[in-house]
Amino acid sequence: VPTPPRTSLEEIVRAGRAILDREGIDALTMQRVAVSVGVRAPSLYKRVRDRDALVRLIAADVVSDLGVTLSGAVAGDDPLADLRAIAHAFRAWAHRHPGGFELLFSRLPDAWRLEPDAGSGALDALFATVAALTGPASVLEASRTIVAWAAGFVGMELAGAFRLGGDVDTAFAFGVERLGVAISSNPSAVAPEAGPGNAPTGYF
Amino acid sequence: VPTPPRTSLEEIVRAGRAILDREGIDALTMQRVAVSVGVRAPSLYKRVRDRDALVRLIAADVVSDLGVTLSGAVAGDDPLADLRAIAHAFRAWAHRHPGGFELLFSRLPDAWRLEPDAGSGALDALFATVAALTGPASVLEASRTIVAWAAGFVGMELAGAFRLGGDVDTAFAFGVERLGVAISSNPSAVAPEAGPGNAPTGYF
DNA sequence: ACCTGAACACCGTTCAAGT
DNA sequence: ACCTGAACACCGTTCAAGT
Repeated sequence: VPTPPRTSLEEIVRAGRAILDREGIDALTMQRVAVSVGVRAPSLYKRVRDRDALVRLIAADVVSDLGVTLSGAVAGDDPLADLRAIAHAFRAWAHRHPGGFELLFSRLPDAWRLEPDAGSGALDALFATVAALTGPASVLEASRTIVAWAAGFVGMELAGAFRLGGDVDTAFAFGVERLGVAISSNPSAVAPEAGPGNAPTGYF
Repeated sequence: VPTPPRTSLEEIVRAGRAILDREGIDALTMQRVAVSVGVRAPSLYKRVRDRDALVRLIAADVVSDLGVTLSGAVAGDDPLADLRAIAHAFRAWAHRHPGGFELLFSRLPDAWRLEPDAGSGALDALFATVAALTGPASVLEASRTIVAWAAGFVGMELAGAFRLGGDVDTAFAFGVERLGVAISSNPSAVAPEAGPGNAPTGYF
């Protein structure tokens, strides 16, 4: 006797995302998700291969959320201002979604290996901005420098690693300013020729 | 009837460290450690409060190892060269000890909250070098920028996050060079007055 | 077709019982 | 004094049995 479905993949991912946001990645268990959608853990395996697959689905959701946030942060006229805006938007997003940040940047199973489409575009805003600052020759290197710094900074911050006093906001602002200049081929250049279309897309 | 001890705290920490190095942080379980020292899991609780406490002891061991590596990397005459040396030594150390890196930089329970003495000095070499480059005014901000970048870069690298091609070594070298200049108060300055003794000690 | 309880192999942790 | 098996509350995962 066929039985009507009592839940769906979408609902499962949504529930997982909610648990991640509210209680952190360690609370994101199959049993917890199952109860949250009103079903028992074994039933989840009808919709999802295993926990890692579910976590990756949630990560794809999170990364697209991050992408929207970052591209919403750029104005487009002043690349140095855009870099600042992206960096601060990234940090603010991470503070709002510590679980999502931890998942994407230090707990993703087989980390960062989302389906190509999933991450595509999440960092386009950054690539375009970096391209405008640094010129086409070293976009990749410069982008990696920026992302590494931002991810490292926020990761340490969220982990409570900055314990020597001083103002963490100041240190972050210091970083953006110095890095902005550091990756600029010509620090005083404005409106360079490289546009979003030339930037690499997806991942880092 | 009193029984002679069959293991010791030192042996337990040593065994844990070995498991961490060889099999990664997820393999570092109480049962695994217990078997490795020839005892059952419950016996470990005679020497260690719980798993987190054991992990912290191992982390202290790892961080001191990192400290030795980093201070061994500096020559002391040219701060910019020292920065390069420290950065590359850090990265090489992480490649040799991915488990240790992951533990220190993204999995430490109540992260980075080692006993003050444990982390003390691990980054002294870096603080001294940064102080020499950047002057006393922004040592803390500059150090945080460097450490965040290095930790973020290596973390992404070990997680397999650099998937857009390009040479990762090149991106790392690019980062050190640009950051070295970026945090310098006077890019061409040599032999500044700030010495190791003035640098903050411990943590980041 | 979908869902479930029971089972299995793991965790960390406690504790009474053994020496 | 130290070590242990058994137990408890959790994991993820499989699968036969139920509807």
